[in-house]
Amino acid sequence: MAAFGTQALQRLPLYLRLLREWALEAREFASGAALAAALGLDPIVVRKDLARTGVRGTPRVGFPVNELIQALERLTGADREIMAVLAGVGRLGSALLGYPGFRRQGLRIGAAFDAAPERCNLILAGTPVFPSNAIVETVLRLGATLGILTVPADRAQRVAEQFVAGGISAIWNFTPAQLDLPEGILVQREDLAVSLAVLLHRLQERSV
Amino acid sequence: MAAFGTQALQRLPLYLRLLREWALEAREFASGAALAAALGLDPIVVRKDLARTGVRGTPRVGFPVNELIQALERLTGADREIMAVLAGVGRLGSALLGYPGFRRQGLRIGAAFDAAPERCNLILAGTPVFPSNAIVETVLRLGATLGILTVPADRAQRVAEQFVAGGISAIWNFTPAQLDLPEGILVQREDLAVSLAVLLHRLQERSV
DNA sequence: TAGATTGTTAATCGATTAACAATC
DNA sequence: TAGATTGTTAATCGATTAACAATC
Repeated sequence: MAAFGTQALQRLPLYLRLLREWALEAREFASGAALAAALGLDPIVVRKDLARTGVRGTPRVGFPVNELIQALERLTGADREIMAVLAGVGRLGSALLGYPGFRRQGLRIGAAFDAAPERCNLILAGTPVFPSNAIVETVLRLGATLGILTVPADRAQRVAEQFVAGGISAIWNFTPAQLDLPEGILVQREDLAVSLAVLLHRLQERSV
Repeated sequence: MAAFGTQALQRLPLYLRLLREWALEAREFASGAALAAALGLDPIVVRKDLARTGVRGTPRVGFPVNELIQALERLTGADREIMAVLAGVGRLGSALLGYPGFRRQGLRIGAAFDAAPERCNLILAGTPVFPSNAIVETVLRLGATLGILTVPADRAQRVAEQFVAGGISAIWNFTPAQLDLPEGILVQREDLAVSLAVLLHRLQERSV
């Protein structure tokens, strides 16, 4: 099993989601060609990706669905549970709390935080919401690994520092803020402005 | 000015956002090194990107901020207004309606739609919300180019088809649904499951 | 047997990285 | 002049694409 680059890695959850559906329909084998057709991808790319999972396929038959699912779950980290916390229970934050797909990927959001007192001490989508001054303590108590950042941009740095003080090792940053954190903290930016720029550029390209 | 690949393109909005801040501080010149340091990027990459904008820099001084901003606005499509509509005013949809950054990128959301009558005929963040059966007509009337899809996954295909019937040419798909649309419709997937998988994989990698 | 599919190797392409010359 | 920064060319790396052999 070889290493996956970022681009190949981004296709794995797509395979996984589709294969799980197929497993529910009791399909035992899936060919690379069938996956490619269903996802609108190039069959050669899919075959290459599947080969790199280490699962062996059978000519004329395809790959065993359950084995593929297991391999993909391992590769995407869905086979182990990650404890996360979320700060900022605004519209975006509560949308994320209510997103059911995360659970299937092994993400457990154990606590949320908000600066506004009226949003605290409730339970949203099964997750208790605490005031911001409880961040460090709660992160420590839960042993959380991942911090999800959906606060206003001007609070992002401060909250991120509290995450780190609580022992978090990765931050999923939904704010446009540029975080300045100690080495070794994994920060993944989730920036809608970036996605939109890519989309607009492509749109412009084709209208030329 | 050369072409930008997807990866380089994703850095342009980061430069643009920072340069706009610097412009407000009346900074006239920005060096690639300074941008790289502020954004945590490799200086070589930044220099290459800036060179490809076509703007000329001056050794020891840097690039003229205003010229860079103009070039980046053109490249990211922020210099022309795109008319968009949004379907699905749930938590995610209303979060997007309230996001102020889109406007600065040239995105104008002229109308929103929802299947629930109690969410219709209101105005959210300046955008009127109409019932779903008004999609085709409204898209036509506005001459909208882009459709933003934040409906539940099982409605995605149907709504996407209505977008297309109204004459939309690109869809920003926030649902996990696989859309089956005519050739020539640009579909950009915005899939949190994909981002999460990348994050979890990286997290796993380093803990090994 | 024939044909579809996997598996592997090579070729192409593009992006990143490195090195260095040019310039203010 | 010295030194920082841009601009350019070459080298490296990785991903995609293509071609074809192996296999059921």
